[in-house]
Amino acid sequence: MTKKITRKELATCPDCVCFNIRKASRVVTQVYEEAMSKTGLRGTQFSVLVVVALFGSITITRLAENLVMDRTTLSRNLKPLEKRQLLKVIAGADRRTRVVQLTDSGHNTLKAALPLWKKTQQKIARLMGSERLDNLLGELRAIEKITDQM
Amino acid sequence: MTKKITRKELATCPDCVCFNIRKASRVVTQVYEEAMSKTGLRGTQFSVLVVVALFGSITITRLAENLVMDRTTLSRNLKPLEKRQLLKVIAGADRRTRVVQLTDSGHNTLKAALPLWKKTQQKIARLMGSERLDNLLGELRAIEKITDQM
DNA sequence: AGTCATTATGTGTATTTACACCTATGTTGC
DNA sequence: GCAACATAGGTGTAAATACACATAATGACT
Repeated sequence: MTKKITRKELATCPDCVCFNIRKASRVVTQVYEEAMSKTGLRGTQFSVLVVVALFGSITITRLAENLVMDRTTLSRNLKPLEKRQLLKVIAGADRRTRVVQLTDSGHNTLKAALPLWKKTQQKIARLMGSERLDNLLGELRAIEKITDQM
Repeated sequence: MTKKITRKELATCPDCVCFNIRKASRVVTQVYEEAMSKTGLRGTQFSVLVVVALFGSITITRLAENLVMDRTTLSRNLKPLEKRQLLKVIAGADRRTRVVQLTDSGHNTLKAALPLWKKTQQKIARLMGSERLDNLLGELRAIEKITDQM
């Protein structure tokens, strides 16, 4: 064993950005998923459906870019949504590409999830204060931007 | 298909707290893991080792509480750390409980990871500004607290 | 001592995450 | 036309996440 780690060396670790953002991510995710449980949609799945709805038709790589998600991660996230037939992945113009589209069922499920999502979002805004929440969202985007430079 | 989802209904979705916090969580995690890659520690693993180091000896349930992590999630997160022999899980006083402790190797690995972690944390503080970062951490804790009331 | 609730933990299952690596297709420059 | 590069996507592997459910041990109450 090397020299013992002092308490002082560990003192600042609870302020770890990675730890705290992951921790907050876990609890927030649970709140949203609980709220949307009626639809069976997970938080990530809701986000995917929203972006697909916004684009109408979008390739996997573009969708991943818009979600700031690894392409292979997204590919796998599409699987349960395809299985539930909430969206379909069909051949694109280019023989390399595959495009994602909502099915009617996906459209209906998203439609049902939207008010549940909104209610949750608004409740958080009310409890935290709209300005503070806007500030938080801004800071989250700021830290995303900063990580580009690292 | 139910009535078409309007663009207006989707307009506020990109401000979803769940989406944005998960997104930020992904990019931040990648930065920390890249920085600590030499040690082979993932972000979560680093956090686990830190808390175990702080407690010296701690049961799985207490550890999960301190990490604000589902107990079963933590149980599974311990597996790769046990496999690498960075920590050991041994029988506790109570025959139900099992206590987690760092091994010498875990101690050394954590010792090696600490400066890498600190450098990353400080770089973010420098790029973002210490006050803004402190503010962000405070707001993350605030939103955690709020979700308790939901 | 025996019942019953509480506490501590593990397992099955499914999703989310991402790196390394691979194949197929399209594009560009000669 | 073809070689070299760029683009789009999939697979193997491993970790992180959490719910539902199961088991075992302890504590409390009669």
